Amino acid sequence: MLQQTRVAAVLPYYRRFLRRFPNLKRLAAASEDEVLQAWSGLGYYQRARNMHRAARRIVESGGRFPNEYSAIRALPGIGDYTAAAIASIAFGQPYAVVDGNVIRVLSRILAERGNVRSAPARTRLRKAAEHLLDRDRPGDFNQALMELGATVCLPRTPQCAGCPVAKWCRARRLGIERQLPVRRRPPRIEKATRTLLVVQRNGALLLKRRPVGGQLEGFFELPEPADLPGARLGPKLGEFRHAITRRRYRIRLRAAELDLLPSEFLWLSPDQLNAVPMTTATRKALNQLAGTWKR
DNA sequence: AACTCGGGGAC
DNA sequence: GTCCCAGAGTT
Repeated sequence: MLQQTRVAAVLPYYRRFLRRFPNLKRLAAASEDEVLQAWSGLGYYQRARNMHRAARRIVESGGRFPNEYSAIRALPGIGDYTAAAIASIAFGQPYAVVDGNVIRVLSRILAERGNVRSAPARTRLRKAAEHLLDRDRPGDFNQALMELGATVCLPRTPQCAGCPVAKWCRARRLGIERQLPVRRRPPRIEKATRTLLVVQRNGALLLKRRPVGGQLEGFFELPEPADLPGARLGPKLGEFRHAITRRRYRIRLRAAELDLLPSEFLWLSPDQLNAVPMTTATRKALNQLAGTWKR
């Protein structure tokens, strides 16, 4: 229940749930609907289904809750964190937990500046937790670390004045405790397909020029269909990828013909093309056309 | 490595 | 509104 859910939110559900399903056998005997009903309001309902499945699996195989990390970890809905929590708290085995609290506390104590969403930073934090773990009282140690994060080492306003380990905290010493942990979510990548038009005339190519006041001001580029409403589209001449910050374009090149001469465009000869600023997408296009486009 | 899955409390 | 919560499973 505590997976991604605050203790305070869980408590009433926890009490009700245990009253209704006091042991593994009763939970296993219940229908999934009953379990979901008791869970409804808590969210992440896959947790309930997994717990129910785990109970049934345990009961089918003897009814004894597994007491070894790898067997616990193999149960549905139990990942690294929960397996370590059960193994250490219930069975006194030396497995370090790494939850959101531990990530915050240790990233500050170590002044871990890497993105804690990344695998390398996660590995460093996990190794630190394993190193620090009190092997005689792993359950108490794990819970103490999580409790420190939940009550003192708070996300936005860490209460360093009342922190028992402040003197060992590197982030505190550096004055960056409020900047940690770094949880940078990479910007969402947007994918799109664009078409660039290749309009030729007497060995020259039709280009448009980017307007004043925008990005890439004054740069030249091939027109798009929207620029030339009257154009008749011809055969496809090529295709390539192009990336601009968080966008990933698939750019298709098509030949086109015009009846009316557009005013805001320019005909550029190959020599002239070499002498003007050009967007990278258009340069890639011209490189690709080099084989097919002869003056 | 990124996504999805819920709902709530703190700010 | 934004962040984050005692994460796990899937793609």
